[in-house]
Amino acid sequence: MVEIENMVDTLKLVGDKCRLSILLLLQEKDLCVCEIVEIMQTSQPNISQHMRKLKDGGLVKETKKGQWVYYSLVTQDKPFLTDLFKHLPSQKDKVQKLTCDGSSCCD
Amino acid sequence: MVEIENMVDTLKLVGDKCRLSILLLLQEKDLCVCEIVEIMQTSQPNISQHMRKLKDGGLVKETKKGQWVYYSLVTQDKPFLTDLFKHLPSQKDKVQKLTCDGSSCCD
DNA sequence: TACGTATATAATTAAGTAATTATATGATTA
DNA sequence: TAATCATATAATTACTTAATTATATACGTA
Repeated sequence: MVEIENMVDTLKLVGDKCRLSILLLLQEKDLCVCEIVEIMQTSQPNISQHMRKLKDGGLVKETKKGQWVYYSLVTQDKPFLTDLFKHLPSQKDKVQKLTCDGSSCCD
Repeated sequence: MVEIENMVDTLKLVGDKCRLSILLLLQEKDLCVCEIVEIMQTSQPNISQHMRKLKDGGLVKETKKGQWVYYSLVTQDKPFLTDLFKHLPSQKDKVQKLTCDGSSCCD
């Protein structure tokens, strides 16, 4: 059971197209900021601020690998989010199209 | 499967303490505006505007009975909402405490 | 028909939020 | 050590949204 206030806080975070998309992407694979920027087609500071909100809300965690920061989902404690994601389309194709995947950057 | 944009629109509606509470209340029982105002402890215009948003978003529908307007949940087409509500505490007690229930008003 | 009650709408205010631009930090490499 | 790359932070701007106040509509009843 979740308190209404806590649920609302999380829903506010997820009720944003950019952030919801990012969470779906992270379901497929941990991603670094530059990869998310590439997929989401927006500026780096914009993504950076969204990631901070998601981190503050406990929805993602970061892992530093050299100069890169990888983000991964933290949803064990929020099963209702996993339930929610099941109703949304897979973002696998977008992750696969990454030009920097396994080559020049983030590796 | 739900489009991200549609999901985001609904999550914005539900990501508000007042509106989420109202939806939970409506799970227990159809309610008229004055009952919702009594439970939510806020002004009638405030509730009225929230109800309009919920109606515009297709989350509730209204039924006029004399001078009263009853609202009821419309969630058949949004199973992810029902899933979500399962994680939240029942509001049965609040509906039962209504002073106007079955007596003076709304009946 | 006049009045009271339930609800809606409009206008305003205040607060919150997303995106941009500019700058800073911190790690890596030449 | 200087330059570069990845990311974060700060400041600003524009936009959106919740709540309030005041007013309107619509139904029911004396």
